[in-house]
Amino acid sequence: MRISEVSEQYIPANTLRYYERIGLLPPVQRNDGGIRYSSDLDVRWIEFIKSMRSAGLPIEMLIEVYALFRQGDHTIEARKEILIGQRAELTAKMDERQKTLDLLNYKISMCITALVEKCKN
Amino acid sequence: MRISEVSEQYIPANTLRYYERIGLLPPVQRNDGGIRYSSDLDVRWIEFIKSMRSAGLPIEMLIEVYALFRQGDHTIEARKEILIGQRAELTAKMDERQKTLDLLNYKISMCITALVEKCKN
DNA sequence: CCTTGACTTAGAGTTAACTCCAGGTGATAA
DNA sequence: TTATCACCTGGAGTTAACTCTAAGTCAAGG
Repeated sequence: MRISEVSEQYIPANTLRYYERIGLLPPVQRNDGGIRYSSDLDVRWIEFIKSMRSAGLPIEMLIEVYALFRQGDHTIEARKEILIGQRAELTAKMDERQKTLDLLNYKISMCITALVEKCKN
Repeated sequence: MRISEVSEQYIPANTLRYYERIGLLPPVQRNDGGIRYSSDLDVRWIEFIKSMRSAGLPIEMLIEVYALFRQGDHTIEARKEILIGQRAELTAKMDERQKTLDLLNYKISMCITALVEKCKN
């Protein structure tokens, strides 16, 4: 896949180049002119990154996991531990968010009550 | 409440001063020496901010709501609309996050499977 | 041959939200 | 009296994550 195709489906081209620079993506294959072609494996990793980033998981952690992945099978345990840590943080954040959502709903209901009161007069 | 007390319970002192500068908090009461004393009403607003910020709702929106609040009762409708918009964004984000969490769980289970395989050999 | 358009690079600029710092004040404690 | 302490201010610095720019290459179409 050319970078334009990847960017249509997943992540902006500029961001992909940025990710490559910081070591979150491998130096991807190039043709003669130096133009990137992402393999299916690359694309699957990009898809994973997109999902993790959309939930706000830090890039730093993704770089770590990726570095471990490239070191081979003996790093599976370490990768698993990182992922479990991130899962814990994510669930904690989701609980927080649920509380915020409840509060937001309460505030909205207060607004509605006040509006109804105003109508009565 | 002095700023140190507020910061212990809610938000760091530096951040509170920053919030005041950008118009998210009112210019709060001072004593002779210029030291801040937050009223109960102030503190309740700070608590609300804390919750909204912990869910990642943008400061810009809180400033808007606060500005409307200070303009009086005739802005209730407008405030309600902003809050409803934010609620929609928050629920959308939470759905995203749930998907990410599912994917994270899947990845973790893959790691575990691989580890079990390794044990067998 | 010339233009167009997709791509390249290194590096600078942007954004949101803090976070820290230097230098200063005013009240209290030894 | 001197030192400590909590607080003050305006402004600079930091962080994460992009996002954009300028200047250039290369292949294809007219």
